[in-house]
Amino acid sequence: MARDVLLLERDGALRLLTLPGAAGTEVETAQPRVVARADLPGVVAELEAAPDGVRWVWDSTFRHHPPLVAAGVRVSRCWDLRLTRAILRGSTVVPADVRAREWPETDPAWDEWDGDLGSAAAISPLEDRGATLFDTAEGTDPGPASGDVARPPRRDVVAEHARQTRALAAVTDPERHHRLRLLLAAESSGALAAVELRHDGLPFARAEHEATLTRLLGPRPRAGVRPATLERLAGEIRAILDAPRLNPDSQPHLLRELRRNGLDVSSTAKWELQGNDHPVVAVLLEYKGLARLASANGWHWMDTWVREDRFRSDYVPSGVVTGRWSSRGGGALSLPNVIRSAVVADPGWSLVIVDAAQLEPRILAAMAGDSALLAAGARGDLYQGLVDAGAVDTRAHAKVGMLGALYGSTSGTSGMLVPRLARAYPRALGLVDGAARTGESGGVVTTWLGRSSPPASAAWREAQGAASGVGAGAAEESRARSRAREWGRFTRNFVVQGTAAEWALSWMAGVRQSLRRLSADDGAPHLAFFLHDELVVHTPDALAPQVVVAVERAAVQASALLFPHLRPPRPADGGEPRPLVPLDVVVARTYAESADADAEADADGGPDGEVGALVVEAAGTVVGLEPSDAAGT
DNA sequence: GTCGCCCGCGCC
DNA sequence: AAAAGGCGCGGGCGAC
Repeated sequence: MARDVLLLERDGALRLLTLPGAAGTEVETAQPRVVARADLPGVVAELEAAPDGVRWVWDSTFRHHPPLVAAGVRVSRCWDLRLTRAILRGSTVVPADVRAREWPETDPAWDEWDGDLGSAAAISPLEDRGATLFDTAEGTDPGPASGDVARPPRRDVVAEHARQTRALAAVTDPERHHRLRLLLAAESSGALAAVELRHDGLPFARAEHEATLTRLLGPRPRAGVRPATLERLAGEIRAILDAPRLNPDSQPHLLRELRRNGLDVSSTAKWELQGNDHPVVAVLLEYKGLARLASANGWHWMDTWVREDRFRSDYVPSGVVTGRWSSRGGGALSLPNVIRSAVVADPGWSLVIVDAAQLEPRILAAMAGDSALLAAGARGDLYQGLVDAGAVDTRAHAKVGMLGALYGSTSGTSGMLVPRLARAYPRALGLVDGAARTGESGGVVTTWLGRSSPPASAAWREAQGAASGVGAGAAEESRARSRAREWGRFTRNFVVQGTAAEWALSWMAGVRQSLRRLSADDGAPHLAFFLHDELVVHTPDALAPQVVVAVERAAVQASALLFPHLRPPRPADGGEPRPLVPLDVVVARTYAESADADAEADADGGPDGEVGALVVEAAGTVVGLEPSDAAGT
């Protein structure tokens, strides 16, 4: 087992404390090794080369990994105490008294661990933050005024490591202990990947993007001027609405003019406009779509976030309470479909684009041990599986019904379908219903691996208490009930979204480790993008087949790590067992060639036909997951 | 002038 | 088909 090496910073000096034995050994017996900051990459590289490797224990990956990566050194494993602390102190898997003792609410150290060291990037988007953090840690540069980065660290790594070790030891149930350790490892590995994703960036062809912008918006205008296409559409809108001075970007003004023209709308939202039979609707929707492109991903966006044919953004592990990542800068996690054709592999390189199909319902099925739902997903398309099983009549209904079950929909077609699913899959639906009830009554829910939801706020609890007291008004009561159901929808979704995020992190960790062992004469493959349940790897052409094998194996491994008790599910009509989470894998030149199975299925008979532009082109290769691949290791 | 809110929409 | 879970971001606009 890899030994733990604690990285300590005191008064600007670095010390390495190698624990003599297995994780958790008392540190007092160890002798610290003082390392000059400039020597750190070399020392790290040397320790990484040790037979069993090491696990770096540090206060934050975002402090220490960027300078190492900039120096060409990438660590294999770490324990990111800031991220794991946030999980452990909230996890109901750790006995409450232990958490209260280790991390008292009044602990003055709390603030020191609370900051987000990734925040500097938002201020200087295209700088390589490696050097900046380096200087900041030395105290030579106060850096941007973004909390942690400006403040010298006072985090006691030794004490925190001991606290977390004790908290883990207090989880005596072996299964829960194992899962929690897995979560901490996956979270920490994700932090390493996040830093590397930022450094490596997503291959992005400026010329291709410019061509798209020019085609859709017209030539680049001077700053502050509407692109030609938008100006033309704005003119049409003004003419149709008989409002010569209308600025279509002004929602209040636009809403007034729409209502004056007889449209019964209460907002300018797209879904509301669509319900109106009026000549302005089509023009306005086109305007809104293109205006969105111009402002969110236009020329200014490209100048800000794309340099040397790489799009770089900050990724923020656990930026979402459920454990999903968020991003900062450039809207990385909402990179729209229309510009994905500009994501282009370097010459001689390919993109391996991988999507974990219908991840959330599959994860729910596994958590709940719902063998009927597992079987429904075992033939590939889970939504079609619901139809084949007779639970619902169409694939579209299966999809909205399942989303309704995961999100807590109560009305409309979606809400109407949920009871049908509940009859067909009582265990799965029972799990999310239970999570909703827990939230409605003010309780905390926890993911499969042990990440707990935040407790309801004091204001929420107060409102619930007041509404149930004597003399509570009807309005007060109804408002409280509504807020209770809101929180129930949050906790309902939390357990599924959070566990899916855990699966995805474990998957990515496996992929990352595999990629580290691959390289060719012309370079090594690297993660280029991570989008909740989707990965893009940028790889030399020659290694693409090996990357495909790696992502498939990692998916099977992730399922085995989270759900070791589950046998690979079999279709209801017999046949070979299939992976719990099948992958859609495409080897392509551009991201636009990704195979969005859902979009394709929708395009078959639905109004989303324009998405058909995304179907795999001849240049792309769709790789099916054959049952034999599931054997993995 | 700057700040923060709201709205709307992109992604999962 | 309908407006339910999680985000980041930009424009408009009112408060300061």
